[in-house]
Amino acid sequence: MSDTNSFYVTTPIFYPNGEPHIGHAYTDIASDMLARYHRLDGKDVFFLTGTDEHGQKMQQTAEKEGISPLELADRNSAVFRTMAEALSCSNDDFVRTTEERHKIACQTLWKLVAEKGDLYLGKYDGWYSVRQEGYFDESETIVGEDGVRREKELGSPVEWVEEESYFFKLSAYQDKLLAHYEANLDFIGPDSRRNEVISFVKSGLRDLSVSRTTFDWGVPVPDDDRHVMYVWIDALTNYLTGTGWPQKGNRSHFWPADVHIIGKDIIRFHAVYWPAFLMAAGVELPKRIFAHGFLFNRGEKMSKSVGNVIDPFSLAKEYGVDQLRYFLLSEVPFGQDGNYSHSAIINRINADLANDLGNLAQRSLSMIAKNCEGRVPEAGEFWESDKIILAKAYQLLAETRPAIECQKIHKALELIWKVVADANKYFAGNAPWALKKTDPERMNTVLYVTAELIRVIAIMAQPVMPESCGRLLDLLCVDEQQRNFSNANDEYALTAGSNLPAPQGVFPRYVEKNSKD
RNA sequence: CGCGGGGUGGAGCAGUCCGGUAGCUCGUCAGGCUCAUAACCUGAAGGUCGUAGGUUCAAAUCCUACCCCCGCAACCA
Repeated sequence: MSDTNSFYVTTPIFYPNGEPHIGHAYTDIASDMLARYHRLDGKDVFFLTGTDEHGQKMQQTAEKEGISPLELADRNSAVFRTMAEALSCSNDDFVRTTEERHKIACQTLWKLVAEKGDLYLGKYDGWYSVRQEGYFDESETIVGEDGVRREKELGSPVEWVEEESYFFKLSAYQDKLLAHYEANLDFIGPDSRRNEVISFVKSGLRDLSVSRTTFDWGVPVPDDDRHVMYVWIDALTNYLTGTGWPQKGNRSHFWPADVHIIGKDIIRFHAVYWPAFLMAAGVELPKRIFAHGFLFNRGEKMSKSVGNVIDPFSLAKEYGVDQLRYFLLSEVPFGQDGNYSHSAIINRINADLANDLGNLAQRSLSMIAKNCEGRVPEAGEFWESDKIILAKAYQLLAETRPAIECQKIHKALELIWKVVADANKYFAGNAPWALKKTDPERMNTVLYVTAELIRVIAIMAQPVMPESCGRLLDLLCVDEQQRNFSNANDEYALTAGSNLPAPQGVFPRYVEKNSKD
């Protein structure tokens, strides 16, 4: 049983048969934001990501390239690992399904399920399209005038294929799953996904083919190495592998996971198959599965054929990692589909980051540098309006927590940026540049309050923009040890008289390189 | 009748469960300020809330029908 002070979050493990795209980046970034938030909130956090390296496609791609599947996996897995780093992801581990620890976990899980009597040897058959690499239901095929049966989608010929396979008795778990959804309303989020899953399960579950004999690039089935495990047992088990399971160790307490962050395309595997496997194996179920939406490039689904695939590395390079993170997390309500485009990114980062937050820091810190000898000014008696706005900032932790609890990342950001907007109004309303001549003491107070607001905002925004907020806090000379959420209150308010470095812009405006584009 | 989500000022969304002055962000326009990253602040314009009926003193919100868009429809990360 995981203790309440720990937090375990996962991303799906990515299939490194191709290049990473923005969808991978999105999942990584969102999961990282949650991990960082909880870490700063004083929790013992474990954040896991990785790569799912087995399967026929990997084997085939490797053959085409004339290398071994493992060589391909090594090479491409490294790209995903680099991506996580390039996106400032703070994952504590990176599971590769080709690792020995993972093989042990998979085979252990398999054996537990087998002992329960929920695996049996059967025959997997259907109309198979070599070109589509997939099976089709008879209703999805049609016999042409030439007597050849083809699938309707692309019209490629299909052949009847029978293959020996182990099956998992998924059908036996229909009621148990429904009962679990019923008893744990937040097991699946958002709600619309839960409804989708429930109606799917209610429509009836078939047993699941969980092994293959047609290729051997996978984890061998215990006591029957003609078979390798098919994708889902292999891939999903990584969440256990990361905790050291089945061994007892210093990560065991993280299971069950607090939340599996996934894309909506794989909700079924996580919300139906995975809990069923775990029930069969007698392992505790994760507490929550949260599916985010898809990102569309100007409303178009990205695809290689359309040629609108943009790799995360170039996005991060073009706009800045923190800017990209901020854009993705603030622009799209987490859980819904969203759009991204060059102009949307520019608008968002210029308006919220450069204009609102960056400029606020710049204008206030510049005044401090010029009028207060570069030291945190001494505040006079606080006015009621000072107290009110400071209180709003100090409340951010309490306000964002419930939003983050249910993965409303965009909501948390909205709350923080409301304070940024208020801070700008406060600054403009108090016009410290005018007070400079009329009431220097009051000017000092206004500047102090503004700087303190920036301190709290920067602390709270760290999960989204770790590097930039770090620099903002550097500008305020906030001790490295005092940047946690527990410091986002008046007890740790800025100390008057502290020397501050010369202010530097943290969020530059994005200026179009050429007017067209 | 397969299941589900959605159609709200130029764009993107909230509000719909628990009917009662239609709200937010961006954009546009006007004014203010000059500390600041041509940023910031204030104000304004702009919507018959997909269509047609119905219930009601009153409907974006409830009921009925219809139109349009988008997911899912099982072994496909």
